[in-house]
Amino acid sequence: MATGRNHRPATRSRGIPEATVARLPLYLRALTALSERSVPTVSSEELAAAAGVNSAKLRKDFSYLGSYGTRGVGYDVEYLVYQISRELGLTQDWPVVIVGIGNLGAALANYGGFASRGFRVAALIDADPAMAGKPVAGIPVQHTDELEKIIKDNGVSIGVIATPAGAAQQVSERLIAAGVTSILNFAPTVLSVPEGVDVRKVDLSIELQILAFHEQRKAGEEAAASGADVTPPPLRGGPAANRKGPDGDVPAVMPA
Amino acid sequence: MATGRNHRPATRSRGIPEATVARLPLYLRALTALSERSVPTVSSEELAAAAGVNSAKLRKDFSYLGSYGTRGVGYDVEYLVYQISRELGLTQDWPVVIVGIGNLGAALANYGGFASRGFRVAALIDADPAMAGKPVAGIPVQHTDELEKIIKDNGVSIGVIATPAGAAQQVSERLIAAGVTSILNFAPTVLSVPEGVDVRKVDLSIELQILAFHEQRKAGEEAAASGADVTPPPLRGGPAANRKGPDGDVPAVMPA
DNA sequence: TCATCTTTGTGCACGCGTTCACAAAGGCAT
DNA sequence: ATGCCTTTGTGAACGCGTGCACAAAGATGA
Repeated sequence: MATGRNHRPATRSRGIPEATVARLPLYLRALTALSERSVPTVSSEELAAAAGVNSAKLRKDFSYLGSYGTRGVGYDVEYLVYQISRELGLTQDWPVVIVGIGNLGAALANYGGFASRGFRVAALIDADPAMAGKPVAGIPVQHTDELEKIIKDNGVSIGVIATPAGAAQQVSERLIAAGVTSILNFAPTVLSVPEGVDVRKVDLSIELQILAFHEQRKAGEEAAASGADVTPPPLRGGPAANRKGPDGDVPAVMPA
Repeated sequence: MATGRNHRPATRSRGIPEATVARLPLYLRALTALSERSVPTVSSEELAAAAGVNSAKLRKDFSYLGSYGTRGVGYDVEYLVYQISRELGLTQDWPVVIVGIGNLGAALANYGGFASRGFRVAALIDADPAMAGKPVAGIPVQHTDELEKIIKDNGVSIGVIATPAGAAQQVSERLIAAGVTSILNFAPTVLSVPEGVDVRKVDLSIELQILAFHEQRKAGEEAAASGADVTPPPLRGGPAANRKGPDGDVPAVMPA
């Protein structure tokens, strides 16, 4: 069963922990900013502050890449930019396709951060025939029928899914069958993919719900001693009685 | 120093681990789908498969909420939907504002997943005077000058930042000063916020770079015994010599 | 009522990630 | 050349998250 296996597919290969990999882009961004200001070197303390992490963590992260710093001085900005770029595979060009050119897909196509770091939008794909040929962000949208051909012709290995939830699984299967092995999924669904395929998901709704949880907790804490039923009484007072019944008493909270 | 402190602000308060909180929306989504199909109960195994997680993990997650299952039977779908909704704070209405109505902001405003789960777009805010009054997703865009008033009048505590990177920090400060305590940041910057404010970030560029790393590793593994210089020779052969020089030999890889 | 069968809830062990704290390393001034 | 001062690199401890494996609980049927 390869049900919804997310990242953590194989960290042990070259020794760099997954958590570290996830922070490298952060460091790279901070370093690039320093590079543009022609700053020659940074200390772990300064760079950590810029990246919003602990300096010890940063040093340990870098230690996985090798000993690239100079004691008493810090890190050479240009050199580190190069090393991290190489480690992340950003010294080569990554053609990506975006599937689903709705509001979100169009926004992604227009996103500048794409082209800047080695990623190139090779094609935009949509199931709506009316979209076909219409240019978005300067790139003509192609129909889903062309998907396999596009992937193969361009050697695409990274796909971005920005379709409605209902189409995401099927799209992912077609992408994978055509040769894609990494997927960035914006659709609110759990994708089921075979082993060896990496999936990362970006889910607005989930992020908001997590924020809501903390927000509620904050509100509950400051109104601690008030009459509000924060942390309400057990509620399921009896055994397992009332909830097996006609459950008409359970507030039907969720709209959809 | 409150530099870029991300989540993990206070997990210990009510005992629910952060990792569990992050999965609750996933369970909720799967449960809602079951509810719509009028499925009365699910086993941890079934639900775990639908949510793409391990069943033991799911049971442990639920155990933090209380004992809501029935041994030998499973979990009551409706009841669980209610409990998780309540735990996440979704039984109340959360007004949110979106700042920065470019391509992405507009896409977010149009995103249906917003309204469905207790979140309501209270206002759209943009710095461009030309945008003011123009309706996006049926909601008229308001100018940044109104930001503070909007936050206070609507009791907004959650803000979404979809501005360019350069404006994000300042926008976050204004949001926070006006009363916002949770921020979802789409701008590619590290936000510096005071203690007590939660920030979650969604960063397309970072996700792609992480995928690129794994993609590169895959490519390197399968071309293991070939002549390609994957895992290239140490490269910094000498001591710290060449990288302190005029560094003209370091390929200037990063464009911007 | 009692036996059987299913599924939960969780004790336990393990591994990853984070942080502390410090010795080693190197630059720099005298 | 030598000693001081800064900053890295990392050993070690700790805590969180995960997954196994099983006992307890309850439903179901005879």
